[in-house]
Amino acid sequence: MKRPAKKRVAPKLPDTKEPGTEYSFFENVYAVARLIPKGRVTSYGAIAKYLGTAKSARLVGYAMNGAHGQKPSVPAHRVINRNGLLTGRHHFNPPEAMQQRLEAEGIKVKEHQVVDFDKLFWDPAKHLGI
DNA sequence: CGATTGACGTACG
DNA sequence: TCGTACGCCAATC
Repeated sequence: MKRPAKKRVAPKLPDTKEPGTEYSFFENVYAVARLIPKGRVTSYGAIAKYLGTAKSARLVGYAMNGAHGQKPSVPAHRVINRNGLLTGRHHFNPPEAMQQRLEAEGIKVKEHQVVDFDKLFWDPAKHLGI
């Protein structure tokens, strides 16, 4: 009953040049990102691993590039690197928005780094019971 | 179809 | 312990 996004299926719809028509690995990433509870954070590698492509953590971040403007709010600010560093903050608009959102959820951020990242870390594979 | 990129991660020095 | 190099997979040009 869990695992809303497991299989790495990529229907790859035709055309797909318009926003909102992303039917691919990206959509899986968005789905998992939206599953991140408020006040929690996860890493690209964790999502990638959950999707089955543990070694493609870069793809997760790459997919997040399309997360901006998505109709369903994709909490990309909850997805950070393995070091707990807000590496993608520069991609936000403004870049400081990422830290602001995290703090708004009760997450402390110091020097672009999540405090107690180890405690706030939310593993989809573990939490969703992969 | 081939080459390049990428919000990472791990290995090696 | 810190810095640098390589690899991974999918998307984009």
